[in-house]
Amino acid sequence: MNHLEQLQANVEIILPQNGLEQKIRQAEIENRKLVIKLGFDPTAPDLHLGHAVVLKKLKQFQDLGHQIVIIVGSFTARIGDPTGKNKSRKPLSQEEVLFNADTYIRQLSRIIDVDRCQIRFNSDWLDGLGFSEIIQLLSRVTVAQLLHRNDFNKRFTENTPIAMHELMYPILQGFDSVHIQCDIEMGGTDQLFNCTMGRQLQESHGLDPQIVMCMPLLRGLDGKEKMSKSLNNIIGLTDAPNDMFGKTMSMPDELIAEYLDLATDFGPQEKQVLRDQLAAGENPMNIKKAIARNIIRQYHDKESAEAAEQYFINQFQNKGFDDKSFEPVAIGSIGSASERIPLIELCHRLKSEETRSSIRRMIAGGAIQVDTVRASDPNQLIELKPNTKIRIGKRTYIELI
RNA sequence: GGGGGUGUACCAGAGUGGCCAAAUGGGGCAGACUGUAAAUCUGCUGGCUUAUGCCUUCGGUGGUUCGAAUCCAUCCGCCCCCA
Repeated sequence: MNHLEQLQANVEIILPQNGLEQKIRQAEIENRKLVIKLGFDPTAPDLHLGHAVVLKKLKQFQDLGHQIVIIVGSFTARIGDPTGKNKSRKPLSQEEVLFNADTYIRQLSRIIDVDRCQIRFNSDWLDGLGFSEIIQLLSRVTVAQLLHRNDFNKRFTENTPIAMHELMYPILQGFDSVHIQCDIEMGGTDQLFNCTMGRQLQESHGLDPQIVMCMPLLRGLDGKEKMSKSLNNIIGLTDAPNDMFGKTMSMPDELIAEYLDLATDFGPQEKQVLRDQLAAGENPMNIKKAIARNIIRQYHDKESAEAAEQYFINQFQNKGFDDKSFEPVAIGSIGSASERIPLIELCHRLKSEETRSSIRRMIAGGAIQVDTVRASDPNQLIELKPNTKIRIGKRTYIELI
Protein backbone atom coordinates (compact mmCIF):
# COMPACT_ATOMS: atom_id res chain seq x y z
CA MET A 1 0.00 0.00 0.00
CA ASN A 2 1.48 3.32 -0.95
CA HIS A 3 1.03 6.50 1.02
CA LEU A 4 -1.87 7.77 -1.00
CA GLU A 5 -3.85 4.56 -0.65
CA GLN A 6 -3.09 4.50 3.03
CA LEU A 7 -4.25 8.04 3.51
CA GLN A 8 -7.46 7.35 1.65
CA ALA A 9 -8.27 4.13 3.45
CA ASN A 10 -11.47 4.22 5.47
CA VAL A 11 -12.19 7.77 4.36
CA GLU A 12 -15.85 8.04 3.54
CA ILE A 13 -15.96 11.27 1.61
CA ILE A 14 -13.14 13.08 -0.12
CA LEU A 15 -13.72 16.24 -2.07
CA PRO A 16 -12.69 16.68 -4.77
CA GLN A 17 -12.07 13.05 -5.46
CA ASN A 18 -8.61 13.29 -6.86
CA GLY A 19 -7.75 16.36 -4.83
CA LEU A 20 -5.55 14.71 -2.28
CA GLU A 21 -3.09 13.45 -4.83
CA GLN A 22 -2.82 16.90 -6.36
CA LYS A 23 -2.35 18.57 -3.02
CA ILE A 24 0.40 16.19 -2.09
CA ARG A 25 2.17 16.68 -5.37
CA GLN A 26 1.80 20.43 -5.13
CA ALA A 27 3.23 20.44 -1.62
CA GLU A 28 6.17 18.43 -2.85
CA ILE A 29 6.80 20.87 -5.66
CA GLU A 30 6.61 23.82 -3.32
CA ASN A 31 8.62 21.88 -0.80
CA ARG A 32 6.28 22.52 2.07
CA LYS A 33 4.08 20.65 4.50
CA LEU A 34 0.36 20.30 4.00
CA VAL A 35 -1.66 22.20 6.56
CA ILE A 36 -4.44 20.02 7.92
CA LYS A 37 -7.17 21.46 10.03
CA LEU A 38 -9.34 19.89 12.66
CA GLY A 39 -11.71 21.96 14.69
CA PHE A 40 -13.40 21.23 17.95
CA ASP A 41 -15.87 22.94 20.16
CA PRO A 42 -14.52 23.14 23.69
CA THR A 43 -17.86 22.50 25.35
CA ALA A 44 -17.73 18.81 26.12
CA PRO A 45 -14.14 17.76 25.84
CA ASP A 46 -14.65 14.08 26.42
CA LEU A 47 -13.08 12.28 23.54
CA HIS A 48 -14.25 8.86 22.56
CA LEU A 49 -13.60 6.20 19.95
CA GLY A 50 -15.66 8.16 17.45
CA HIS A 51 -13.21 11.03 17.61
CA ALA A 52 -10.40 8.57 17.44
CA VAL A 53 -11.42 7.58 13.92
CA VAL A 54 -10.61 11.06 12.70
CA LEU A 55 -7.59 11.46 14.93
CA LYS A 56 -5.95 8.32 13.69
CA LYS A 57 -6.24 9.62 10.19
CA LEU A 58 -4.61 12.86 11.28
CA LYS A 59 -1.89 10.83 12.85
CA GLN A 60 -1.11 9.27 9.50
CA PHE A 61 -0.64 12.70 7.99
CA GLN A 62 1.45 13.75 10.92
CA ASP A 63 3.66 10.70 10.56
CA LEU A 64 4.30 11.74 6.98
CA GLY A 65 5.53 15.08 8.22
CA HIS A 66 2.53 17.28 7.56
CA GLN A 67 1.37 20.09 9.79
CA ILE A 68 -1.71 19.57 11.92
CA VAL A 69 -3.61 22.61 13.11
CA ILE A 70 -6.12 22.15 15.88
CA ILE A 71 -8.69 24.91 15.97
CA VAL A 72 -10.26 25.46 19.34
CA GLY A 73 -13.71 26.93 18.78
CA SER A 74 -13.32 29.37 21.60
CA PHE A 75 -15.46 31.96 19.85
CA THR A 76 -18.28 29.51 19.32
CA ALA A 77 -18.16 28.33 22.87
CA ARG A 78 -18.40 31.77 24.33
CA ILE A 79 -21.50 32.65 22.36
CA GLY A 80 -23.04 29.40 23.49
CA ASP A 81 -23.70 26.62 21.08
CA PRO A 82 -27.38 26.62 20.11
CA THR A 83 -27.46 23.13 18.62
CA GLY A 84 -29.77 21.43 21.00
CA LYS A 85 -33.36 22.27 20.53
CA ASN A 86 -34.64 23.98 23.63
CA LYS A 87 -31.85 24.07 26.11
CA SER A 88 -29.43 26.63 24.91
CA ARG A 89 -26.18 25.97 26.58
CA LYS A 90 -24.65 28.44 28.91
CA PRO A 91 -21.88 30.40 27.34
CA LEU A 92 -18.54 29.32 28.67
CA SER A 93 -16.22 31.61 30.49
CA GLN A 94 -12.69 32.21 29.33
CA GLU A 95 -11.38 29.95 32.10
CA GLU A 96 -13.72 27.14 31.17
CA VAL A 97 -12.69 27.37 27.55
CA LEU A 98 -9.04 27.17 28.50
CA PHE A 99 -9.67 24.34 30.88
CA ASN A 100 -11.65 22.37 28.34
CA ALA A 101 -9.12 23.03 25.65
CA ASP A 102 -6.46 21.76 27.96
CA THR A 103 -8.23 18.50 28.80
CA TYR A 104 -9.05 18.05 25.15
CA ILE A 105 -5.47 18.44 24.11
CA ARG A 106 -4.31 16.09 26.79
CA GLN A 107 -6.64 13.48 25.39
CA LEU A 108 -5.50 14.19 21.86
CA SER A 109 -2.03 13.31 22.95
CA ARG A 110 -3.12 9.73 23.33
CA ILE A 111 -3.27 9.53 19.58
CA ILE A 112 -1.35 12.33 17.93
CA ASP A 113 1.82 14.13 18.81
CA VAL A 114 0.47 17.32 20.27
CA ASP A 115 3.84 18.95 20.48
CA ARG A 116 4.08 18.97 16.75
CA CYS A 117 0.58 20.41 16.31
CA GLN A 118 -0.34 24.02 16.08
CA ILE A 119 -3.14 24.91 18.44
CA ARG A 120 -5.13 28.00 17.60
CA PHE A 121 -8.14 29.67 19.18
CA ASN A 122 -10.58 31.03 16.68
CA SER A 123 -11.63 33.86 18.95
CA ASP A 124 -8.20 35.28 18.16
CA TRP A 125 -9.44 36.34 14.74
CA LEU A 126 -13.23 36.08 14.99
CA ASP A 127 -13.42 38.42 17.97
CA GLY A 128 -11.82 41.17 15.98
CA LEU A 129 -14.10 41.06 12.95
CA GLY A 130 -16.00 44.27 12.38
CA PHE A 131 -19.63 44.28 11.42
CA SER A 132 -18.98 45.33 7.86
CA GLU A 133 -16.46 42.55 7.50
CA ILE A 134 -19.03 40.10 8.77
CA ILE A 135 -21.63 41.38 6.33
CA GLN A 136 -19.14 41.00 3.53
CA LEU A 137 -18.46 37.47 4.61
CA LEU A 138 -22.17 36.69 4.75
CA SER A 139 -22.70 38.07 1.27
CA ARG A 140 -20.70 35.19 -0.13
CA VAL A 141 -23.22 32.60 0.98
CA THR A 142 -26.82 32.22 -0.07
CA VAL A 143 -29.76 31.22 2.07
CA ALA A 144 -30.63 28.44 -0.32
CA GLN A 145 -27.19 26.96 0.22
CA LEU A 146 -27.59 26.98 3.95
CA LEU A 147 -31.05 25.52 3.80
CA HIS A 148 -29.70 22.72 1.67
CA ARG A 149 -27.73 21.45 4.54
CA ASN A 150 -29.48 18.34 5.80
CA ASP A 151 -30.13 19.22 9.37
CA PHE A 152 -31.18 22.80 8.65
CA ASN A 153 -33.41 21.49 5.93
CA LYS A 154 -34.95 18.97 8.23
CA ARG A 155 -35.53 21.43 10.99
CA PHE A 156 -36.94 23.95 8.58
CA THR A 157 -39.46 21.59 7.08
CA GLU A 158 -40.35 20.17 10.45
CA ASN A 159 -40.89 23.61 11.90
CA THR A 160 -38.22 23.27 14.52
CA PRO A 161 -36.64 26.60 15.20
CA ILE A 162 -33.40 27.68 13.66
CA ALA A 163 -31.81 30.69 15.25
CA MET A 164 -30.07 33.14 12.97
CA HIS A 165 -26.70 32.70 14.52
CA GLU A 166 -26.85 28.97 13.94
CA LEU A 167 -26.82 29.72 10.25
CA MET A 168 -23.57 31.54 10.78
CA TYR A 169 -21.73 28.63 12.31
CA PRO A 170 -20.77 26.94 9.09
CA ILE A 171 -19.68 30.28 7.72
CA LEU A 172 -17.48 31.07 10.67
CA GLN A 173 -16.02 27.61 10.60
CA GLY A 174 -15.32 28.09 6.94
CA PHE A 175 -13.70 31.41 7.67
CA ASP A 176 -11.28 29.63 9.97
CA SER A 177 -10.08 27.74 6.94
CA VAL A 178 -9.59 31.01 5.09
CA HIS A 179 -7.69 32.47 7.97
CA ILE A 180 -5.26 29.64 8.48
CA GLN A 181 -5.10 28.84 4.77
CA CYS A 182 -5.34 25.12 5.28
CA ASP A 183 -4.94 22.54 2.56
CA ILE A 184 -7.17 19.91 4.07
CA GLU A 185 -9.98 19.96 6.57
CA MET A 186 -10.81 16.76 8.37
CA GLY A 187 -13.95 15.79 10.19
CA GLY A 188 -16.71 13.26 10.48
CA THR A 189 -19.25 12.92 7.70
CA ASP A 190 -21.53 15.18 9.70
CA GLN A 191 -19.06 17.94 9.02
CA LEU A 192 -19.31 17.70 5.25
CA PHE A 193 -21.37 20.82 4.84
CA ASN A 194 -19.26 22.95 7.13
CA CYS A 195 -16.11 21.78 5.45
CA THR A 196 -17.34 22.52 1.97
CA MET A 197 -18.24 25.97 3.22
CA GLY A 198 -14.56 26.38 3.95
CA ARG A 199 -13.76 25.44 0.38
CA GLN A 200 -16.18 27.95 -0.99
CA LEU A 201 -14.99 30.79 1.19
CA GLN A 202 -11.37 30.09 0.47
CA GLU A 203 -12.11 30.15 -3.22
CA SER A 204 -13.99 33.42 -2.96
CA HIS A 205 -11.04 34.87 -1.09
CA GLY A 206 -8.77 33.91 -3.93
CA LEU A 207 -7.19 30.96 -2.16
CA ASP A 208 -6.72 27.44 -3.34
CA PRO A 209 -9.70 25.58 -1.85
CA GLN A 210 -9.08 22.98 0.80
CA ILE A 211 -9.60 19.28 0.37
CA VAL A 212 -12.42 17.92 2.49
CA MET A 213 -11.91 14.54 4.07
CA CYS A 214 -14.74 13.09 6.07
CA MET A 215 -14.34 9.96 8.15
CA PRO A 216 -17.27 7.66 8.76
CA LEU A 217 -19.13 8.16 12.01
CA LEU A 218 -18.67 5.34 14.41
CA ARG A 219 -21.95 4.19 15.84
CA GLY A 220 -22.31 4.16 19.58
CA LEU A 221 -22.93 1.23 21.87
CA ASP A 222 -26.67 1.40 21.29
CA GLY A 223 -25.98 0.31 17.73
CA LYS A 224 -28.16 3.03 16.27
CA GLU A 225 -26.95 6.57 16.75
CA LYS A 226 -23.51 7.96 16.20
CA MET A 227 -21.25 7.80 19.19
CA SER A 228 -21.88 10.87 21.26
CA LYS A 229 -21.52 11.81 24.85
CA SER A 230 -25.01 13.20 25.11
CA LEU A 231 -26.45 9.93 23.86
CA ASN A 232 -24.58 8.12 26.57
CA ASN A 233 -23.26 5.50 24.19
CA ILE A 234 -19.56 6.15 24.18
CA ILE A 235 -16.36 4.39 24.97
CA GLY A 236 -14.19 7.20 26.24
CA LEU A 237 -10.52 7.43 25.42
CA THR A 238 -9.80 7.83 29.10
CA ASP A 239 -12.16 5.10 30.31
CA ALA A 240 -10.66 2.59 32.70
CA PRO A 241 -9.68 -0.72 31.13
CA ASN A 242 -12.44 -2.66 32.87
CA ASP A 243 -15.03 -0.25 31.56
CA MET A 244 -13.63 -0.34 28.07
CA PHE A 245 -13.84 -4.09 28.09
CA GLY A 246 -17.35 -4.25 29.47
CA LYS A 247 -18.62 -1.55 27.20
CA THR A 248 -17.17 -3.22 24.17
CA MET A 249 -18.83 -6.48 25.14
CA SER A 250 -22.11 -4.68 25.55
CA MET A 251 -22.30 -3.49 21.99
CA PRO A 252 -24.81 -5.27 19.78
CA ASP A 253 -23.15 -8.05 17.83
CA GLU A 254 -24.09 -6.34 14.55
CA LEU A 255 -21.56 -3.64 15.28
CA ILE A 256 -18.62 -6.00 15.22
CA ALA A 257 -17.59 -5.37 11.64
CA GLU A 258 -17.74 -1.63 12.07
CA TYR A 259 -15.62 -1.64 15.18
CA LEU A 260 -13.17 -4.03 13.67
CA ASP A 261 -12.59 -1.53 10.88
CA LEU A 262 -12.78 1.75 12.69
CA ALA A 263 -11.91 1.17 16.32
CA THR A 264 -9.14 -1.40 16.24
CA ASP A 265 -5.66 -1.11 14.87
CA PHE A 266 -5.47 -4.66 13.59
CA GLY A 267 -3.69 -5.07 10.30
CA PRO A 268 -5.62 -6.10 7.20
CA GLN A 269 -4.75 -9.76 7.58
CA GLU A 270 -5.69 -9.90 11.23
CA LYS A 271 -9.00 -8.27 10.46
CA GLN A 272 -9.65 -10.79 7.75
CA VAL A 273 -8.90 -13.69 10.06
CA LEU A 274 -11.40 -12.41 12.58
CA ARG A 275 -13.99 -11.80 9.91
CA ASP A 276 -13.51 -15.33 8.62
CA GLN A 277 -13.89 -16.75 12.08
CA LEU A 278 -17.10 -14.87 12.56
CA ALA A 279 -18.42 -16.07 9.23
CA ALA A 280 -17.46 -19.61 10.16
CA GLY A 281 -19.74 -19.50 13.13
CA GLU A 282 -17.41 -18.47 15.88
CA ASN A 283 -19.23 -17.12 18.93
CA PRO A 284 -19.42 -13.34 18.38
CA MET A 285 -18.50 -12.96 22.00
CA ASN A 286 -14.98 -14.11 21.25
CA ILE A 287 -14.54 -11.67 18.42
CA LYS A 288 -15.75 -8.90 20.65
CA LYS A 289 -13.26 -9.95 23.25
CA ALA A 290 -10.50 -9.65 20.68
CA ILE A 291 -11.73 -6.20 19.76
CA ALA A 292 -11.94 -5.20 23.39
CA ARG A 293 -8.39 -6.34 24.06
CA ASN A 294 -7.16 -4.45 21.04
CA ILE A 295 -8.87 -1.24 22.07
CA ILE A 296 -7.48 -1.39 25.57
CA ARG A 297 -4.04 -2.13 24.22
CA GLN A 298 -4.22 1.06 22.18
CA TYR A 299 -5.26 3.36 24.97
CA HIS A 300 -3.71 1.59 27.92
CA ASP A 301 -1.39 -1.38 27.50
CA LYS A 302 -1.29 -5.08 26.92
CA GLU A 303 -1.26 -6.05 30.58
CA SER A 304 -4.32 -3.93 31.32
CA ALA A 305 -6.10 -5.56 28.42
CA GLU A 306 -5.48 -9.02 29.79
CA ALA A 307 -6.39 -8.00 33.30
CA ALA A 308 -9.62 -6.43 32.05
CA GLU A 309 -10.53 -9.60 30.24
CA GLN A 310 -9.92 -11.65 33.35
CA TYR A 311 -12.00 -9.24 35.34
CA PHE A 312 -14.82 -9.47 32.86
CA ILE A 313 -14.77 -13.25 32.82
CA ASN A 314 -14.75 -13.38 36.56
CA GLN A 315 -17.31 -10.72 37.29
CA PHE A 316 -19.80 -11.33 34.55
CA GLN A 317 -19.33 -14.75 33.10
CA ASN A 318 -18.47 -16.89 36.08
CA LYS A 319 -21.30 -17.60 38.39
CA GLY A 320 -19.62 -18.43 41.66
CA PHE A 321 -20.45 -15.68 44.11
CA ASP A 322 -17.39 -16.11 46.30
CA ASP A 323 -15.02 -15.85 43.35
CA LYS A 324 -16.00 -12.33 42.45
CA SER A 325 -13.67 -9.53 43.26
CA PHE A 326 -15.24 -7.51 46.00
CA GLU A 327 -14.65 -3.87 46.63
CA PRO A 328 -13.62 -3.50 50.27
CA VAL A 329 -15.61 -1.06 52.35
CA ALA A 330 -14.61 -0.24 55.91
CA ILE A 331 -17.39 -0.77 58.40
CA GLY A 332 -16.51 2.49 60.07
CA SER A 333 -17.17 4.39 56.86
CA ILE A 334 -20.78 3.26 56.82
CA GLY A 335 -21.44 5.48 59.79
CA SER A 336 -23.85 3.28 61.67
CA ALA A 337 -24.15 3.72 65.42
CA SER A 338 -25.27 0.19 66.11
CA GLU A 339 -23.83 -3.10 64.98
CA ARG A 340 -26.96 -4.14 63.21
CA ILE A 341 -28.55 -2.15 60.47
CA PRO A 342 -31.59 -2.72 58.29
CA LEU A 343 -30.67 -4.03 54.84
CA ILE A 344 -32.27 -1.14 53.01
CA GLU A 345 -30.33 1.32 55.11
CA LEU A 346 -27.08 -0.48 54.51
CA CYS A 347 -27.57 -0.60 50.76
CA HIS A 348 -28.54 2.99 50.66
CA ARG A 349 -25.35 3.98 52.43
CA LEU A 350 -23.26 1.81 50.17
CA LYS A 351 -24.92 3.22 47.07
CA SER A 352 -26.01 6.67 47.99
CA GLU A 353 -26.89 7.60 44.43
CA GLU A 354 -29.81 5.19 44.62
CA THR A 355 -32.93 6.31 46.43
CA ARG A 356 -34.43 4.15 49.15
CA SER A 357 -37.38 3.49 46.94
CA SER A 358 -35.21 2.21 44.16
CA ILE A 359 -33.35 -0.03 46.57
CA ARG A 360 -36.65 -1.34 47.80
CA ARG A 361 -37.47 -2.15 44.20
CA MET A 362 -34.16 -3.86 43.69
CA ILE A 363 -34.75 -6.03 46.72
CA ALA A 364 -38.19 -6.92 45.43
CA GLY A 365 -36.61 -7.80 42.09
CA GLY A 366 -34.02 -10.05 43.64
CA ALA A 367 -31.05 -7.85 42.83
CA ILE A 368 -29.54 -7.80 46.28
CA GLN A 369 -27.69 -10.62 47.87
CA VAL A 370 -25.97 -10.94 51.23
CA ASP A 371 -23.50 -13.77 51.72
CA THR A 372 -24.98 -16.13 49.13
CA VAL A 373 -28.51 -15.51 50.33
CA ARG A 374 -30.78 -13.50 48.11
CA ALA A 375 -32.45 -10.85 50.26
CA SER A 376 -36.18 -10.36 50.19
CA ASP A 377 -36.92 -8.30 53.28
CA PRO A 378 -35.77 -4.67 53.20
CA ASN A 379 -35.97 -4.44 56.97
CA GLN A 380 -33.92 -7.48 57.69
CA LEU A 381 -31.20 -6.54 60.16
CA ILE A 382 -27.69 -7.10 58.88
CA GLU A 383 -24.87 -7.54 61.29
CA LEU A 384 -21.94 -5.33 60.41
CA LYS A 385 -19.03 -7.69 60.65
CA PRO A 386 -15.94 -8.13 58.53
CA ASN A 387 -16.12 -10.47 55.55
CA THR A 388 -19.80 -9.85 55.00
CA LYS A 389 -20.33 -9.83 51.26
CA ILE A 390 -23.02 -7.88 49.54
CA ARG A 391 -24.05 -7.79 45.93
CA ILE A 392 -26.16 -4.91 44.68
CA GLY A 393 -27.26 -5.40 41.09
CA LYS A 394 -24.93 -7.02 38.63
CA ARG A 395 -22.07 -4.60 38.84
CA THR A 396 -21.58 -3.90 42.52
CA TYR A 397 -19.85 -6.37 44.78
CA ILE A 398 -18.83 -5.18 48.20
CA GLU A 399 -17.11 -6.79 51.14
CA LEU A 400 -17.16 -5.25 54.59
CA ILE A 401 -13.83 -5.03 56.36
C1' G B 1 -47.87 44.78 14.45
C1' G B 2 -52.14 40.98 13.60
C1' G B 3 -53.88 35.80 13.98
C1' G B 4 -53.34 30.73 15.55
C1' G B 5 -51.12 26.90 18.38
C1' U B 6 -48.53 24.76 22.39
C1' G B 7 -46.11 23.91 27.49
C1' U B 8 -47.39 16.72 30.93
C1' A B 9 -42.42 12.42 34.55
C1' C B 10 -35.16 11.25 31.81
C1' C B 11 -37.02 11.92 26.42
C1' A B 12 -41.12 11.44 23.04
C1' G B 13 -46.23 11.59 23.69
C1' A B 14 -51.71 10.27 25.50
C1' G B 15 -54.92 12.22 28.97
C1' U B 16 -59.86 17.63 28.81
C1' G B 17 -63.49 17.46 36.59
C1' G B 18 -63.12 12.13 40.52
C1' C B 19 -61.32 5.19 38.51
C1' C B 20 -54.33 9.93 37.73
C1' A B 21 -48.18 9.15 40.55
C1' A B 22 -50.85 10.00 35.35
C1' A B 23 -51.82 5.38 28.96
C1' U B 24 -48.09 4.05 25.30
C1' G B 25 -43.12 3.97 23.20
C1' G B 26 -37.92 4.91 23.87
C1' G B 27 -34.19 5.10 27.47
C1' G B 28 -32.60 3.34 32.26
C1' C B 29 -32.48 -0.42 36.21
C1' A B 30 -33.25 -5.47 37.64
C1' G B 31 -34.40 -10.77 36.99
C1' A B 32 -34.35 -15.31 33.86
C1' C B 33 -31.78 -17.42 30.06
C1' U B 34 -27.26 -17.45 27.07
C1' G B 35 -20.78 -19.54 30.42
C1' U B 36 -21.20 -11.83 25.97
C1' A B 37 -22.48 -5.82 30.35
C1' A B 38 -25.01 -9.12 22.90
C1' A B 39 -29.89 -11.18 21.40
C1' U B 40 -34.51 -12.85 23.59
C1' C B 41 -38.23 -13.01 27.49
C1' U B 42 -40.19 -10.88 32.21
C1' G B 43 -40.64 -7.17 35.97
C1' C B 44 -39.73 -2.27 37.78
C1' U B 45 -39.16 2.86 36.55
C1' G B 46 -41.54 10.45 41.72
C1' G B 47 -40.11 10.49 46.98
C1' C B 48 -40.69 8.96 52.03
C1' U B 49 -38.04 4.85 58.67
C1' U B 50 -40.93 0.27 57.62
C1' A B 51 -46.74 1.82 54.24
C1' U B 52 -54.82 -1.53 51.30
C1' G B 53 -50.46 5.20 54.34
C1' C B 54 -48.35 10.07 53.72
C1' C B 55 -45.91 13.94 50.72
C1' U B 56 -44.44 16.35 46.04
C1' U B 57 -45.35 16.43 40.51
C1' C B 58 -48.66 17.82 34.73
C1' G B 59 -44.95 26.02 32.63
C1' G B 60 -45.72 30.16 37.19
C1' U B 61 -49.34 32.47 40.34
C1' G B 62 -54.23 33.10 42.01
C1' G B 63 -59.30 31.37 41.71
C1' U B 64 -63.99 28.03 40.97
C1' U B 65 -65.19 23.12 43.15
C1' C B 66 -66.47 18.36 48.25
C1' G B 67 -62.59 17.22 44.45
C1' A B 68 -58.39 20.02 38.96
C1' A B 69 -53.10 17.81 34.74
C1' U B 70 -58.20 18.64 33.26
C1' C B 71 -62.63 24.66 34.27
C1' C B 72 -61.66 30.32 34.92
C1' A B 73 -58.19 34.61 35.38
C1' U B 74 -53.47 36.30 34.84
C1' C B 75 -48.36 35.98 33.85
C1' C B 76 -44.13 33.51 31.51
C1' G B 77 -41.80 30.41 27.75
C1' C B 78 -41.84 28.10 22.99
C1' C B 79 -43.67 27.36 17.88
C1' C B 80 -46.28 28.55 13.27
C1' C B 81 -48.78 31.77 9.80
C1' C B 82 -49.88 36.71 7.75
C1' A B 83 -47.78 41.66 7.47
